[in-house]
Amino acid sequence: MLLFEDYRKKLIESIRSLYPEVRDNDIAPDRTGHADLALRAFSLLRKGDVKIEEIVSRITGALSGEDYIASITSSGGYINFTLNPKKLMEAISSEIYGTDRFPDIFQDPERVSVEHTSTNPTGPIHIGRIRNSIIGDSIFRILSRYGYRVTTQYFVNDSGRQVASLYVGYKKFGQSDSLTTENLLKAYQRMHKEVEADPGLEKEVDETIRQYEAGKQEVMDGIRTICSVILGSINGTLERLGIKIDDYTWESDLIRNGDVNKVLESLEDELEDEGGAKYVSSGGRKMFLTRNDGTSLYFSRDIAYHQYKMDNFDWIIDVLGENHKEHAGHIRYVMKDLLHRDGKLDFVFYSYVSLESGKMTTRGGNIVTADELLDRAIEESLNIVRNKRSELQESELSRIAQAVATSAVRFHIVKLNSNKQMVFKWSEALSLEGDSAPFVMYSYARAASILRKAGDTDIRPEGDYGNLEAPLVKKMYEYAYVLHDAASGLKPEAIANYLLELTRTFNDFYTNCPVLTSETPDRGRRLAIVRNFKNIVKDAAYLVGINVLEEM
RNA sequence: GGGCCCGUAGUGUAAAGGAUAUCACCUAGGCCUCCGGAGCCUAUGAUCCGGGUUCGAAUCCCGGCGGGCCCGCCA
Repeated sequence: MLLFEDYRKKLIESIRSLYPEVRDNDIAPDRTGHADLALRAFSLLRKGDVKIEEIVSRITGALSGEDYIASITSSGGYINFTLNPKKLMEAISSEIYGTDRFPDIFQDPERVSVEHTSTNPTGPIHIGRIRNSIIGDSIFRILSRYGYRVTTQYFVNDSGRQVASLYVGYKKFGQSDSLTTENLLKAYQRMHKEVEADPGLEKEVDETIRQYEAGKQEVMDGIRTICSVILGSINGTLERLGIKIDDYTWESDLIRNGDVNKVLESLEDELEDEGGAKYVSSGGRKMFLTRNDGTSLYFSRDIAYHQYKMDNFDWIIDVLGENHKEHAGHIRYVMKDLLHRDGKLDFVFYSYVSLESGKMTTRGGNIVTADELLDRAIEESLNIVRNKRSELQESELSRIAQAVATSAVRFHIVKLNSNKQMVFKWSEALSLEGDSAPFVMYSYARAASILRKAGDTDIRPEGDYGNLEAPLVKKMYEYAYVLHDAASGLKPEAIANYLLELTRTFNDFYTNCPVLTSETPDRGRRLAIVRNFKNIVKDAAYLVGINVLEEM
C-alpha cells in the first residue's frame, strides 16, 4: 500500500481498460525530463498496426475527466503524461492535515523480527560490524514506519570457540588487569598468538566449551561476566548511534533449556554420524550440528534460534555479513525442507568494510572501532559548528555536533548499496558536505527557519505552481513510492538517495524562489511547499538515522 | 578448482530492459546590500573486455578479466 493516493496505479487502470495487454512496467516514472510518467507503447504499436496518434487520442478521451493529468503528448514510441502539481500537493497534504505527521499505513500489522549486529562478544564493535547495526536499525525503522510490529534481536554468541578462547586467554594472561573491554581485547589478541606456539591451549578451550555446556558454575560465572562487560560496551556504542536492541538471546540458554536438543531430536531421521559428530547433508554438503564430544555447534544453535523466532514472529529478517551466505542457505534448507517451517524468512547481506591498509580483524588488532569513528566525527563537527555559530553556548554547540556526527556516520554507511564492498576512508567518512547527512540537515534547518519567521498564518496552497515549484512538489510526491520500495525490498539506501535528490531539488527552489518576500497567493503556496518539504524530510531522515535539527 | 556478490568520469556513487546515463568529491572559473554560503551556478570527464537475446542493454544470457566472500567437528 502507498502512503499517498496512487496516481500511477490510477493511470495504469485507466489505460488497461482500453488496452488490457499493457503491463505494469510499461508505465514508469520518466528520468529524462520528458514527462512525469511515460507509457512505452512499443508493443501496442507493433501488435495492433495502429498509429501512435490513435492511441493518444483514445487515451486522452478516456482520461478527459481526470484532473490529476495535466497533459498528454507523444514522442517516438512514448506517450508522455505530466501530472497536475495541484493534485499531488493535495495528496501529500491530506495525509498530514492537522497533525503535521504522516500516519502509519497498516492497520493490522504482522509481527516482525529484525536480527542485526549479533557480533561476537569478544571485543569492541568496529566499523565493519557497525554496518550491520546501521543497516539493521534502518530496516527496523522503515518497517515500523510502515506499521509493522517490529522487534530487534541480538543473538549473543557466548557458546562458541571464540568466547571460550577469550575466557582462557583472560584467565592466563589478563587476570591481574581490571575487567574492561580493552583489557579483555588485549588478552584475546595475546591468546590468539600464544595458541600458535602452544597447541595445548586448544585443548583447554575444548574443555572450557564442554564445561560451559555442562553448566559448571565457575566457568558459567566467568564467561557470563566477560560477555556482559563486552556486551555493555557494544551497547554503549549502539546507543551513541541511537540504535536500540529489544531482545537478547544467549546461545547458552538455548542449550540449557533443551531447545538445541529438541532440534537434534526433530532431525533424528536425517542425522548422520562421523566419528561421533552429527551432521545433516544436502547435495553432498555436510552441515555439522555437534562435535564428536557432543558439544553443540553454531549451526544447531542457530536452528534452535530460528525455531524460536518462527514461533513468535510472522516475518523473520536477519542482517548478516556476506560470509554467512552459505550458512543462511543451510538454515533455510533445514527450516523449510527438513523441519517444514514455512514462515517468511529473509536475509539481508552486506559486504565487508576494509581499511586502506587492508582487512580488519579483531584478533589481529587491525581495526578502527566505531567509537573511534564517532569521537573523531564529533570533534570535526564541533570545530565546524563552533566556527559557524560562535554566538551559541558550549552545551548547545555540543548538542548540535553530536547530532551532526552521528547522523553523518550513519548516513555515510547506509547510503551505500549493501552488497557493495566498502573501503573505509577517513576523509569520506568525516565529510560534512556534498552527499552527506549535514547537507540534508542544513536544508531542513533552512526550511524550519522560513516557517518560524512566517508563523502559522497564510499557509495556503493556492495559485499556479511555477517551474521551480512543480519539480519540488513532484519529488515530494515520489516519497510514497520510495518508501514502498525501501520497505518491500529491504533497501534503506533507497531512502538515503531519495533524500539527497529531494534536498537538491529543494535547494534549487530555495535559491531561486523567494518565499517570505513574495505576494499572495505565491507566498501562501510556497509556504505550504516548504512545510510539506520539512515534514517529508523529517519523516524520511529518521528512517536512515539522520537527526534533523530545527536550528544548527 | 567449485559456488555467491561486485566492476559506471581521476575518486566515490545513482539508475523498474526505455528517450540526451544521476549526483557528489577533486580540478578550473563564478555567486553573500537578498528567506541560514554545511549552499548555488558554469565547465571538463564514465557503463571492465568479447559475443548473444531484444524495436531498445549499465541492466538479461554466455565466455573472459579484475576485486571481495565462502567451500571448518570456527562463527
